[in-house]
Amino acid sequence: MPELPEVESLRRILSRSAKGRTIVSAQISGKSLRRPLQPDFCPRIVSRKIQRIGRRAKYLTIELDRDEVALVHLGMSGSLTHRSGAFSANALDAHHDHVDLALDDGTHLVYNDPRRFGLIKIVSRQELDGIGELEGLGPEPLGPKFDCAYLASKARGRTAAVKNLLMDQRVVAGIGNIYACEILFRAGIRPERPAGRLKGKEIERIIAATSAVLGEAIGWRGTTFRSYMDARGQPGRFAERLNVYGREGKRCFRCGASIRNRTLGGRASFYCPRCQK
DNA sequence: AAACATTCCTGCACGC
DNA sequence: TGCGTGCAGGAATGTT
Repeated sequence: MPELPEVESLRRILSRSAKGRTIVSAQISGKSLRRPLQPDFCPRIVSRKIQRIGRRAKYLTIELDRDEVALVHLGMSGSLTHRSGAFSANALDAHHDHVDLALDDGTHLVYNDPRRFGLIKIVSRQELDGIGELEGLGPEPLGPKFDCAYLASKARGRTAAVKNLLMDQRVVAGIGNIYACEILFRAGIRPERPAGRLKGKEIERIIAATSAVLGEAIGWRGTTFRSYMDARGQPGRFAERLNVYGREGKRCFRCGASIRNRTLGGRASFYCPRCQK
């Protein structure tokens, strides 16, 4: 599920519902995620107060008191839901629940991840930007540093497909497969075009398309393609507005041509053969 | 039953 | 030759 718009939607929802709460107890499944959970995870998070919820790329940062931060990445299939106590009386009762945080108002913040490619880690605020996960991430795609000059400098000399460049988290952080496809459709550029051979105007179109597509997707609370649900258990509604992703063989909404799918860097890449050059 | 929204690691080719 | 970099491919895993 989770690219930048989904994580940003999650951040906004949790900022309203979980901010200010104190974690009164924690239960874990004992299974390892991308890596094993820290041995001191539970004692370190219990009694902490949630002061603020932030986001960096696809990472959610749950800022706690005592200068601690819970870093959350949803991987491929993770979700973080805020459940009422009545709905989930017993901790870890659902399949693939891995972390259950009971809050002081009786609600639960539950991390669920069937494929376990995700990550939950507690770090001190000082080491947040220096630790491996966030270190080396490129600029935010909706921030001021992601502009034409920057993208052109990163594309220069590269022979790799432009779609792979957009998905390279060191170049720009937060764009995954769904939004890379949608951004390139909006920009009118084929995903397999070598990044280094894009013209200035095309770079400009990619920059403009990036903020348009991501901004719109956040407005619709992200995309539910298969199973993603937001913190309240609701799907993201941008799925209905996808122009190319998952639409192989269907008509392009703009020109009527049949949408194609070719594999690029091991990932499905959907595009309109007529609208994208 | 093949495909999959994620990251991470390996190995190969190339250039200085 | 040796090193760094860019790039492709595969692994991790459970669900649909």
